[in-house]
Amino acid sequence: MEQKKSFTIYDLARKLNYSPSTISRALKNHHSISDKTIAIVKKAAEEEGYRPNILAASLRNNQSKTIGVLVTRINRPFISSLISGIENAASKEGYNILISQSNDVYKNEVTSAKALFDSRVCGIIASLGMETESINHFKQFSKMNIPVVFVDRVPADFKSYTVVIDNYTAAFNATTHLIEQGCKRIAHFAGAQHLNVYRDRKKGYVDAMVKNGLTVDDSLIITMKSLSAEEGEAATEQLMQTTNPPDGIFCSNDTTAVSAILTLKKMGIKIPEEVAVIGFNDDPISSIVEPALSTVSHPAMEMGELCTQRILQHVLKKEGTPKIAERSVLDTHLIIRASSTRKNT
Amino acid sequence: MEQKKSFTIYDLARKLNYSPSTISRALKNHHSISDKTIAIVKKAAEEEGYRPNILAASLRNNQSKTIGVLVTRINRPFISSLISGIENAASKEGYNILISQSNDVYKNEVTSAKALFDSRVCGIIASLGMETESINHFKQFSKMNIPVVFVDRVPADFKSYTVVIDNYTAAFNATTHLIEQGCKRIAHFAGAQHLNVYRDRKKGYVDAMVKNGLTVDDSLIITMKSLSAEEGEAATEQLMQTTNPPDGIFCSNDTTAVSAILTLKKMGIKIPEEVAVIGFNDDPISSIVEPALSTVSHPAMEMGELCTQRILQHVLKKEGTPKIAERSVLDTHLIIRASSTRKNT
DNA sequence: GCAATTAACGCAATCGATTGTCTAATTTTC
DNA sequence: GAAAATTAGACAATCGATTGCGTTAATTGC
Repeated sequence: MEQKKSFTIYDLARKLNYSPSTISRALKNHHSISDKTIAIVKKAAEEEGYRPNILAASLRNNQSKTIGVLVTRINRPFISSLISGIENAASKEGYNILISQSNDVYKNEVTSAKALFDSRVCGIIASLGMETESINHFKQFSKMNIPVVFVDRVPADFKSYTVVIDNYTAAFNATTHLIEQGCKRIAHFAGAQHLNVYRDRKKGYVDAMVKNGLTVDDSLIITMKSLSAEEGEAATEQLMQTTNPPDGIFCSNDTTAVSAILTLKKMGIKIPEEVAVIGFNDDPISSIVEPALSTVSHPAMEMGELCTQRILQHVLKKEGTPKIAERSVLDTHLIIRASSTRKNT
Repeated sequence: MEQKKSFTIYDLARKLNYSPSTISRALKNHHSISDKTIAIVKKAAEEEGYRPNILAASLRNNQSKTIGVLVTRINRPFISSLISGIENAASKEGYNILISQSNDVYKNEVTSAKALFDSRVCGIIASLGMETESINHFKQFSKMNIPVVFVDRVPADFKSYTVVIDNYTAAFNATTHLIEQGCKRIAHFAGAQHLNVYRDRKKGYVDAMVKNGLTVDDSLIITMKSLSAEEGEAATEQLMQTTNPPDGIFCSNDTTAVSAILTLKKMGIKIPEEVAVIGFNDDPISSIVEPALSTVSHPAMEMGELCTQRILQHVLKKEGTPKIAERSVLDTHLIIRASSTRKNT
């Protein structure tokens, strides 16, 4: 079924006996068009239900008011809140967002990046996938001076805007908190180490241990591929069946942390008395699980809004230095709940 | 900062001494272009990093390969999974998705609909906001023969595709389940009654009660504005403080159901022995709360995929009857967990 | 061997909005 | 009152890809 042809400024021009250029200018209150004409044109436009064709305008202006968003999975708490923030800030300024998800598959990420590029987005906001190690697929944007904002999972060496949290400090604080609660043998559920977020969290954990004079036992550091509930369960079981099990676990996300709690309970192990647990993200489930999970809050919405601001800043900047390497680090804070609060401290 | 001008088929034409039309045709393997030329063109396109300008193509073809998605809030489990499904099915066919959220504000919904229309989406998938009663803002799409798919929260009287679940039956079954578990006085947390989903859920509840010879006590039906956790808590407290409190609650969503569970526990009321609870949606929190929440599963991803299929079906249909009123009803099923499983039955 | 096909490609219009430049009419200036 | 300045709007090119139609050259048919 083909779409019907739409009512254009040419139709309006013919109807009102003006030239298309006058119509175009009248609709945007150009100073060289008289108030009377502007009124006539707008009235007719309204009556005829005229709607501008963004495609035509974008083509002509060589820039769309569309921001591309490339994420791993839309239906994850952090990501969906991030997108929500992006959208709120964008729509407020009359920008649209085009979304693509990679499902954590590298090939999809490359394809999506191409698709977004072809759609001539005015900027792109991306969070890298688990498999992503090369980021050549983002160079096409930079080459065209299209701003790239990496958020959360960011590459190490790419000239772009970045919006992140201080994973190192957050992890350091989370681990320190466990130590303060009396934990001596703390395990860590780590994520893929080529990703900054998981690398930094591990580093924060290790440094907090060292700084507090605790031994970093490599057998207590379980590196997981996708930090899924299944992996969390398996790791917990494995750890607790050793002769010298941990008395605390710092998990790189809430999914594995909740999974650890459920598994520990199933094994009859008391939380936080025998094993204290802390997660990362503050997903909705973290406050529902029992005992409630201590975790690190992510200002997901604000991060999204900031990403959009970075894009708009760049796009709207008429002149000035093309400063394209701004790094924004947002605050996190520890949310201490029952899973790490020992009664005896 | 302006974007650099891109490499076009004209540049390619100049470089290879062909006409732009030949380049265009070669790139899509048109039969009237020799294999040799096609090879030359494609090789050069690859080397020069040529990327098609979707805007130009869409303008010329008077149809974009972009699907508009209009929802209330992106960061809600059901919605984000729905979008994920939409995106997966769309990207598989080379379509993009443009997303807009209304935050449940009617005015935003109208504005977003306009924006999506102006972007010349080839179809639109929408789930209505809490405030939405008039749906005139969708008529512009129908007028242009742009397919509209309403999903989940759908209007009663609009000629469009709809993708829904059978809320009535699901609610009927959920309520019947509570009755089978021995509940006699079942309360219902209802949502805004101008929305089909909540109206049907209430109707299913009422009919199940009646069919089983139980009294429908209006004081046990609490209608909420947004079915938030706060409303759930308040309603639960209110209900349980009456002289004749309910022994079961069927909630229109999981948020209020989990809230009810937490509140009941705080009040020292045993679940499910004293009050059995069942929710709706199967959000992640429902399986984490204790006791685990019985609920109704929503095939969110599949619904999204189906929405996309409806759009594509319509768009790709060259001829044939413009059958624009297909209704798809997807299966739900009861997930029975501890919150409604009485030991003594 | 010559007309009729077919193959391979170019020309130019088109999609709808934008904008630099130009023209005509009106007003201002002194 | 004539030149200068301003106002109001028209013309036409442009963005990049697509496509109906036309053209040339090569091939086929009999």
